[in-house]
Amino acid sequence: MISHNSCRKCEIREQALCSALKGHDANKLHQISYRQQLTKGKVILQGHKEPKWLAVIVSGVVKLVCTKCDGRQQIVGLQFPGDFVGRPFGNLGSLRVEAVTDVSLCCFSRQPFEEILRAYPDLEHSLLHRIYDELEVARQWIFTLGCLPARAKVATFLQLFVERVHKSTGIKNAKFSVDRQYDLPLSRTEIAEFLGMTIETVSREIGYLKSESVIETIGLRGLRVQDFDRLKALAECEET
Amino acid sequence: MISHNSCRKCEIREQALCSALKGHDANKLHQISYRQQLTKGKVILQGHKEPKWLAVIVSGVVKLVCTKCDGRQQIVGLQFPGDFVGRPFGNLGSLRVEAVTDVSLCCFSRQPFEEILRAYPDLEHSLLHRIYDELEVARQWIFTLGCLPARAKVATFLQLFVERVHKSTGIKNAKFSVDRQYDLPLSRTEIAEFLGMTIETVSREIGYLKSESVIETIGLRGLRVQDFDRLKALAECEET
DNA sequence: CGCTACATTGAGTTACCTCAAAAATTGTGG
DNA sequence: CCACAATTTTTGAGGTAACTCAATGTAGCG
Repeated sequence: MISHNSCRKCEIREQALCSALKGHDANKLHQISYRQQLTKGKVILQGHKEPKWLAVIVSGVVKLVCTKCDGRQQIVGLQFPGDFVGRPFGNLGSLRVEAVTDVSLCCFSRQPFEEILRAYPDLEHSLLHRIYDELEVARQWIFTLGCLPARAKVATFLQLFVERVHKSTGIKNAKFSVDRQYDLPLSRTEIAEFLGMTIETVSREIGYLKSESVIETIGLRGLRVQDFDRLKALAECEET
Repeated sequence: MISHNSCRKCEIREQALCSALKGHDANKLHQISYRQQLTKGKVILQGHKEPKWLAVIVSGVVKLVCTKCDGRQQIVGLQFPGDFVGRPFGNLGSLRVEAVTDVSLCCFSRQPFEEILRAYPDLEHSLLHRIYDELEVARQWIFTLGCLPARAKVATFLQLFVERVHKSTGIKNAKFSVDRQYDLPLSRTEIAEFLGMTIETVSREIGYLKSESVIETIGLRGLRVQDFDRLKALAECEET
């Protein structure tokens, strides 16, 4: 489903890349943008192919996946509303970008977008900032995967997910509820693929967190954090 | 030790960021640059502090380290000659940058460098490319750490190290020898810190590779790859 | 040549994995 | 609205890869 875009009432205008263009110039991106809705599970971009478009996530969550020949998968990144998807002036390497939930994207046709990037250094400057931030996040995960035991991995995942959601709560229309109750977009399988462990271990560790009243689950996807400080302490390996 | 710089005969001119400035403009960076030699183990940049300068690695190898409160460390990235170190318009977060070997850096004072970046969009554009590449490498490591067993991790490390060295062999003065013999810059401890495993396991896996005649070690740091295809196969988990 | 730092090897333990079964949640058709 | 099927998650028992601790071996340096 494709529809036209109106930046004025855009839910994520403030946090997205596009906000780097001010006043008169703001129109430039608007002219080449269009909205696209994709359902859960749809592949958004496939690495190695030159993509036709790049996009800003308006709503929903997206995962970056590496697939091994034997079928095992590793999620190497998650992206949330306001994040930029795709690599201008290149492709995504061996990555696949996939919708974790239903997503709404604000898409920009590739070539005109690249031209605008070159024409407006402020825009490219802003993109540089974002990519540096993503790099920092990626390195944070390297640390988590390399150093932490299963319990701390799960706690770290939940902690960072919750913090990331709060960052997005300024966003109108955000699906994330308040008062420490959240809608976990990832299945246990996906959490396992992200943390480099098995679904059983993820389940056991979540079970432990529940038994200790650190968190509470509501149905399969509902999550309430009862003791955020404790969660953080577990993420730092400060208790067992 | 600090000395002045002469871009003309720079060993890494072609592969480094500075090559983005052509002709007349090339001088701009030269004017604010100076060489610096640092010995093995020296801390180059400390995260969270606003750095006084940014740099291009001229020779040597550098590691990016996350330190956990309990003293355990994780190496989250390695950088080689031609790579850019530091984050302009920001700081490195919780990272520490440290010399793995003796290193020679071409440093740029922070503020003037940032001004030049803003003044020459081509330069910033080139930096954007590099950071995207680093992000891709970081995600590759997330995959390696999350998905692969110890043997494949070690094989992957050796493979990528060797490939990365070959990428630098165009560089004059490069310390890396030809005919598949290399000088491993990292100690076993550092390899373990990079791969998220113990020094004993690293040692055992390297022992296995030796026993299978995939590699050969010469002294503590010398490495010769006897069967690169086999190494790659092991990195892909295609045999045990 | 001896000292120190680093690397290897060995034995026993453990955290996480694998395989298998039970339970819970969600979706669907009567 | 309820019962049933499909899917996902949880729980259990047993195995194994990688860890820990300890001892031995080897490079490199003064």
